[in-house]
Amino acid sequence: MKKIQAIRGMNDLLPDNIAAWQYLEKTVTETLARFGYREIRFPIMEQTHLFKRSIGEVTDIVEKEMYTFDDRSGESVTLRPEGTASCVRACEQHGLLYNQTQRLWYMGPMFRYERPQKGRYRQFHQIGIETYGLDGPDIDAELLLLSHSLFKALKLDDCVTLEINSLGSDVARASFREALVSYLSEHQEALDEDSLRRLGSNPLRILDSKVAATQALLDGGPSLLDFLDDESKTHFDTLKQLLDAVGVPYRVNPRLVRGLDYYGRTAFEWVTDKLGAQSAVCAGGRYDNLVEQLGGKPTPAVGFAMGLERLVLLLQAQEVVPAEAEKPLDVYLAAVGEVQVSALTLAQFLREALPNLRLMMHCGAGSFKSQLKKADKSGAAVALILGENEAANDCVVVKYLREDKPQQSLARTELAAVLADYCPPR
RNA sequence: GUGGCUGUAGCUCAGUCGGUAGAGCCCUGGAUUGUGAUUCCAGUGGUCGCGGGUUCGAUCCCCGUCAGCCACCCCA
Repeated sequence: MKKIQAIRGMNDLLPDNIAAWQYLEKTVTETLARFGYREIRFPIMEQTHLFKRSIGEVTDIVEKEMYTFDDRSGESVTLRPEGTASCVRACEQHGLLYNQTQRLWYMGPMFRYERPQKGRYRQFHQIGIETYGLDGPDIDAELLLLSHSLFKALKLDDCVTLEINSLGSDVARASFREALVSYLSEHQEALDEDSLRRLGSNPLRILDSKVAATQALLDGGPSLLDFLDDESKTHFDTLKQLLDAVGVPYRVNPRLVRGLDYYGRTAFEWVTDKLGAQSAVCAGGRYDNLVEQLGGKPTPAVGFAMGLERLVLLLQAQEVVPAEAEKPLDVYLAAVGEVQVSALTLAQFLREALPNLRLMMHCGAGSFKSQLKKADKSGAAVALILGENEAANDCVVVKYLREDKPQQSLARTELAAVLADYCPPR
């Protein structure tokens, strides 16, 4: 019989790995709350055409990476490959963009059918941040300040760097594209195979090619920054001034482009060199046309997404997950002999008396010795010993597992006061 | 979709020039009738990823397939 296993590229997160995830989620969501951003949740599936219309029909995501299938009524549905399109749809559907601004975030799984590799999986997780109704460079700056704060809170700010660029208006970008295609077409013999293919499909993506010869060729070509329209240029210049003023370090990368069609003007990426070939841990930009494109009123928008698997890998590589994120036990209650009623009663009495207390009770068979072994392995600071003698005398033995201190036999009424020292506020 | 490397116990791995397997860790029990971490002893645990081929015989050689890792493409 064939072994049942998880679908390729879809991972189980086992208990030993959960601490890093919870630490990441908690740190990020607390920071978002400090900036006044509110959570929004939407389904992980949408009608297929939502993604086709927003991400772009000819992008790789739509052409070959979506989990798309017909539901039982014959409608084509798709597991979301990213969150922005769904977020816009949800806001638009519920009138959240009508004469008002929004600062929102969401968190959850995304799905792309790709070959798994380090930091890239078929089911992966993102935290997305989106703002609507704000078109100035101040909100761009706030988002970058927010992302910088996130990295500082996670103690990852020394291993990521911010790259920014402006993609200009649609018109500016179109004329740059034309110039780029014309320049590269004259030098086709110097282009690598992938770039040659992109020349026809998505020429801007040639800019961030990894091929050295292609990068060298681009040195002699047109630069996006020279094609910026005045409005985008002013917007970008102001953004840089704001970042300087608040002390967010950045590097202008004129070859930074985005893979999804809906981006224009401000584009940015936080990158690291600590994750192999996957350098981007956080990326986003402005998408002022998307709301209108999906049938809403013209609404400026800017946002970004962070890849949680990549951030967890970074956290683990940098060893910055604090020990308390592991949430160790405070107390392990060893129950030896026929004392189930007494043990359950005691355990619940203590949990109610000390709401912060983390207490696990031994269940099932187990010799005295093996129960103490388990108490030790559990990481608990204290073992409580409840045997038939104790149950008969209405007392409990407190044994200290992590400090040199003699064990003591206490009446149940004295226990809570003693254990209070072993359950710090969390 | 393409390429490279790798699949042996729950985990990390060794091994067999082709004669159906071993260590460490983990787990369980004991040395110590009710006292953990260090010791010492013993035990449980494997259809050697799966399918086919060659062979008297395959975990080992060959082919296919699936999975993992890494890279390309693409992307967070």
